[in-house]
Amino acid sequence: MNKNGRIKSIQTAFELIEGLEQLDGARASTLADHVDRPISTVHDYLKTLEEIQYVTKADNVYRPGTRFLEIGEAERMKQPLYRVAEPELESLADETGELVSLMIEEHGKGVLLDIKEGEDAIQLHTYPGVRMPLHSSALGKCILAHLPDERVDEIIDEHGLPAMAKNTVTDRDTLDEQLTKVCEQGYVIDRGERIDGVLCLAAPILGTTDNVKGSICVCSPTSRIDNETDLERIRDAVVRTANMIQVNLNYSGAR
Amino acid sequence: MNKNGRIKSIQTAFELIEGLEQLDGARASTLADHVDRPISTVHDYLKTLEEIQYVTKADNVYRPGTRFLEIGEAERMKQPLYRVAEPELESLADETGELVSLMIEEHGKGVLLDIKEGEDAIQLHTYPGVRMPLHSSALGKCILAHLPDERVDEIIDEHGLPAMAKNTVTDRDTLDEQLTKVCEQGYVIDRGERIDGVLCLAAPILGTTDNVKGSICVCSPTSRIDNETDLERIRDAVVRTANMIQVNLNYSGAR
DNA sequence: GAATCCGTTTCGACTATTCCGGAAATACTA
DNA sequence: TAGTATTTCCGGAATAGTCGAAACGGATTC
Repeated sequence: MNKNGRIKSIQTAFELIEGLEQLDGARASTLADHVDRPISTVHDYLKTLEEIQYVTKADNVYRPGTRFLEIGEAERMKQPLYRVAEPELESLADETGELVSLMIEEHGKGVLLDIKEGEDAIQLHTYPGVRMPLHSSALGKCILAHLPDERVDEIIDEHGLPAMAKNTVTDRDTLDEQLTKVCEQGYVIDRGERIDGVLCLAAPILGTTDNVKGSICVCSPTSRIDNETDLERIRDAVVRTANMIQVNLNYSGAR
Repeated sequence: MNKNGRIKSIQTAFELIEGLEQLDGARASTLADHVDRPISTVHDYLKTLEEIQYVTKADNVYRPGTRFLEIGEAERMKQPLYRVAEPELESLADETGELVSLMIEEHGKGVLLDIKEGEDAIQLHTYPGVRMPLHSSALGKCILAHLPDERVDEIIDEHGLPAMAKNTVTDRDTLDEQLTKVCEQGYVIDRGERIDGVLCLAAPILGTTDNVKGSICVCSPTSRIDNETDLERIRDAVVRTANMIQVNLNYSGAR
C-alpha cells in the first residue's frame, strides 16, 4: 500500500543531505542524532551517497558534494530567463551601484536565480537558490500579482503569511489590495517588508500571454533613498531593464 | 545481503535525476525509455521527487529543481578556499583580461569551484561544478603533483588517462616526469592538453603541511601569447595570486 | 459527439530490499 | 595498556519497492 509519500528511502536520503547542510558537515553519529534515526541506518545511507559521489567524506565528516552545484548550475544555464536576464542585471547593478536580484516561483516559493552586486551594494548574504515566501518582498508580490487567483489562494493556504520583518504584510485583505494595484502601476516598492531597513523596488517579467516568468529588483538601504528623485531614477532603471529582458525573452527564439 | 551498493532506490533516484539533466527535462515516458525501466516505476520516483520539491513538473515535463542550486551554492559559500579565493580571482581576471578558474579535487576528479571572465576572456562554456579528469589540464596537474603517490595511483587506476585534446598526456611515465617538475618550479603550463588551441597557466594552493587545497589558472587562446614576455607577465600574476590566496587561507582563522 | 489514440496515473500482490539490533573492528584518550 | 567512543559489518524479520495491468484524461479524427 504505497499510496502517498511514495518512496520512503528517497525522502530519508534527502532528509539526511539537508541535515548535513544544516550541520555544516557532520559525522555519522552526529547526523543520526540530529535526524533521530539509528546510526547503522544513517551509515548505510551515507555510504551509498558517498559511493555515488553525491556526498564527500573527509576524516569521517560527511558533507554534500559538488554535484549539487553542478546540477543546479547546469539547470540554471538552461533557463532562457536566466540567460537573457544575466547581462541586463549586470548593467543594472553597474548603473545603480546597488544590489540587484532575479526571482522565479517554484513550488509556491520565491527562489533567487541570480544576484549581482553593484559598487555600493548592501550585503544581504543571499545566494542563488535561496527560497523565501512570496508575500514578503517586492519581488514576490510582483509574481503573486500576475498569478491566477486560485493559485494565489493555494500558495497562501500552504505557506501562510508569516512576518519576515517589521513591515511585512500579514493580512490577506491588505495583500490583495496591494496586488491589484501592482498590475496597474507595473512595479512594487517594499520598505522593510522582507528585511528591516532595506528598500526594494521590483518589476515583473511577463510572457506573451501575461503569465509571469519572474521578477527583478534593486535593493538599497532605506536611508540612502532620501528624496523622490533618487527613487524615480531607480524606478525608471528597474522598469526599463525589466522591459528589456521581457522583450528579449519573448521575441528571440527562446520559448 | 545488502553488501556493496547499499540502498538501491537512492541510486535509481539519482540516476533518474541525471537522466532529466541529460535530456534537458523529459516526460515520464521519455525518461523511462532513456533509463530503460518500467514507466510505472519511473512515475513513482518522479512523483516522490516532485513531492519533496527536488524536481519540478510543468506540462508533464519534469526537470531538476532549484534546490540543487541552493544546496550546491550554500556548500560552496562555506568552503574557506572559495571565500578567500573569490575576490582574488576577480582581480586576476581584471588584471589579465583572461578567463580565470579555481579547481579542487573530489572523488578523484577535478571540479571547477569558480570561474571569472576578464574583458577578453575566451568562452569555454564551463560553469561552477563541472568535472574533468585531473591529468588533462594544468589545473589538474598542479593538484596531482602534490597528492601522495599512492593516491595518484588510485586515481589513475580508476579513471585512466583518456585524451581530451590533441596534446593530452596519455602516458603514465611522461606524466610522472612532469609532475615531479611541477613541484620544483611551482607552476604548470599546458598548451592544448585539455582543449585544442587553449593555453593554461596554473599554480597550486597548498595548506600548512604541503597538502593541496586546490589550484588556480589563467586560460588564453594560444595565439594570443606570442612572445616570452606575455607569458612571463601571466605567470607572475598567477603565481602571485596563488601565493596571496595561500597565505590568506592558512593564516586567517579559517582552517 | 463518438471513437480512437496517446501518455499518465492508480492499484495491489509478490518479493526483493531496507531496517536496525547487536557484534566486530577501528580510532582515540588517558 | 586498558578503556571509551565511533564506525563498520552482518543478517534475518518485516517493510517497502517493483511493475503488470487496468483505469483515466485529453487531444485529435471521423
